[in-house]
Amino acid sequence: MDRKVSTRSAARAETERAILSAAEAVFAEHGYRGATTGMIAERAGIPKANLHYYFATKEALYRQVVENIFMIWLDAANSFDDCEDPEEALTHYITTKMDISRQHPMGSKVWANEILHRAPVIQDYLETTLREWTATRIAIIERWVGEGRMDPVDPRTLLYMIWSTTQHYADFIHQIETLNDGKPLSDDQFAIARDNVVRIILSGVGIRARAASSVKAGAAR
Amino acid sequence: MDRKVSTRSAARAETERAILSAAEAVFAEHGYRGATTGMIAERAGIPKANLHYYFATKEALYRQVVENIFMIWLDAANSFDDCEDPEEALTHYITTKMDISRQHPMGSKVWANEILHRAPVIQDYLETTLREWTATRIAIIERWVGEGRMDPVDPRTLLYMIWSTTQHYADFIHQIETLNDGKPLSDDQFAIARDNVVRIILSGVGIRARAASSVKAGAAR
DNA sequence: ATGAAACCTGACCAAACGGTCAAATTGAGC
DNA sequence: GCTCAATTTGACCGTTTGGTCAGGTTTCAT
Repeated sequence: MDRKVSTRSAARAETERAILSAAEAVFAEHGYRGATTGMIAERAGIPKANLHYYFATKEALYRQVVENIFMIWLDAANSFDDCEDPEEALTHYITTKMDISRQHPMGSKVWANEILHRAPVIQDYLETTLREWTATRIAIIERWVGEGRMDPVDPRTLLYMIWSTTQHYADFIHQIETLNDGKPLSDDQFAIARDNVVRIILSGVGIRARAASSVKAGAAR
Repeated sequence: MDRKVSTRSAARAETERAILSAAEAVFAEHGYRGATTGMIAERAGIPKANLHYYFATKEALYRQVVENIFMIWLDAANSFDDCEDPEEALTHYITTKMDISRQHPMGSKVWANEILHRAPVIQDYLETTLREWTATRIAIIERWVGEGRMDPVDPRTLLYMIWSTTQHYADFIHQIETLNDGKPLSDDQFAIARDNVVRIILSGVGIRARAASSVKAGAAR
C-alpha cells in the first residue's frame, strides 16, 4: 500500500471520470434540456449535491463533455493525413469514422444534438478549429483533383457526405436497429456496411480500388 | 363577403395551422424537452391557455407535428417508384430529398431529434410504415443488382447513405453555414452540392450517367 | 495527535414548466 | 334580439429542476 500521493487525486480523477461518462450517456439519450443533473448523478452513483461540487453548473458539465468529444473527433480527423495516396487516406479516414460511430455512438449523438440546436455551446470551436481543419483538407482534395488522382468533385460535398454517412450509424442507430428487426447490427453486418460505404464513396469520386482487400457486398442479413 | 359557412371553421383551421407551424419551428430548434408550450404559443400569437384548448397536451401537439412530417417524407419517398430505370429513379429520389432538406429543414430536424432520442413517440411508424417501405425498395435495388444494372451493393447501406447525406443539409445546416463563412448556402452553392451528391452516389454504385444533364463540379465558392 | 483543507450529503429554495379553471367574449342559428 | 355552444384568456396550481448551504466526514502535512 504505497499509495500516498495518488489516493486523493486519483479518487478525484475517478469521480470526475464517472460523472463525465454518466453525463455523456444521459446527454446523448435525452439532449441538454431533457437531461437532469439528478439523472446524471444517479447514473454516476453519487448524490446530486456532490455532482455540483465537481461541476458548478449543468452547462459547465455539458461543455466539458462536448469538448472531450470534439477532441476524439479531431484525433480521428488526423487519420486523414496519414497517407498521401487518396485511396489510402480516404479509406483510412472513412473506416476510422465508421469505427468511432460503432464504438463511441453517444459522443456523436451529443454532437448532433448540439449542431441541431445551433451549437449554443461550441460555436467558437466550429469557427476556429473545425473551420481550419476543413480548409486544409479541402486544399488536399483539390490538389488530388488537380493531379487527376480522383474525379472533379466539390470537396465540401464530399466531406459532408463522409461525415453524415458515417455518423448516421451512431446518430440514427435506433432507426437502423428497428429496420434490422429490432436487433443491434452484428459485427458482420457492420463490417459489410463499413466496407460498402468505403467502396461506394471511393468509386463515387473515381478512385479505383487497387489493393485486393476483400470487400463483400452481400445482403446484410 | 359571402363567407358564412367558412368563417368559424376557417378560423379554427387557421389557428390550428398557426400552432402547428410554430410548434414545428420551436420543436426543431429546441427539441421536445427544450421547447415550452409558452414559446410555441407566443410564436403562434396566442395565449398559452388557448393553445391547450386546441391541443390538450404538449405530447399530443408534438405527435401531430411528427405525423405531418412523416407524411411529407412518405410523399417524397414515392418518387422512388416514378421510374423503372435505376439512374432516373435514384436521381429523382436523391434530388427530391435534397430539395426537401432545403425547403423543409425544420421537419427533418424534428425527425432527427426524435430518432436521436429513440423515437419515444413514433416507434410504431418505424415498425410498420417505414419498415414496409424500406423492404420493398430493398427488393427493387436487389433486382437492379441482379439484372446487372448497377454494382452489387448492400441496399440498406445505399439507402442509409442517401438518407443521411440528404438530410445532413437540413439537420446540420448550422455547421454547413458556419463552414461557409457564416452565410447561408446560395442557390448556386446548393445546386452544386445537390448535383455532386447525385453524381457521387450514382457513380458509386456503378451507374454511368447517360443523359447530358450538365453537372458542374466547381468549387462551392 | 491535530488543525486545516478537501470532500461529501441531506435538506432546502426560487424559478420555470405543463396544465387547469372559471369567467368573459364571440358568433351562428332561430 | 336572444340563446347557447364554441372560443378566448388571465390567474392560478402542483411538480420538477438547477442550484445552494450548513454541517459532517475524510485526508494529509506537520
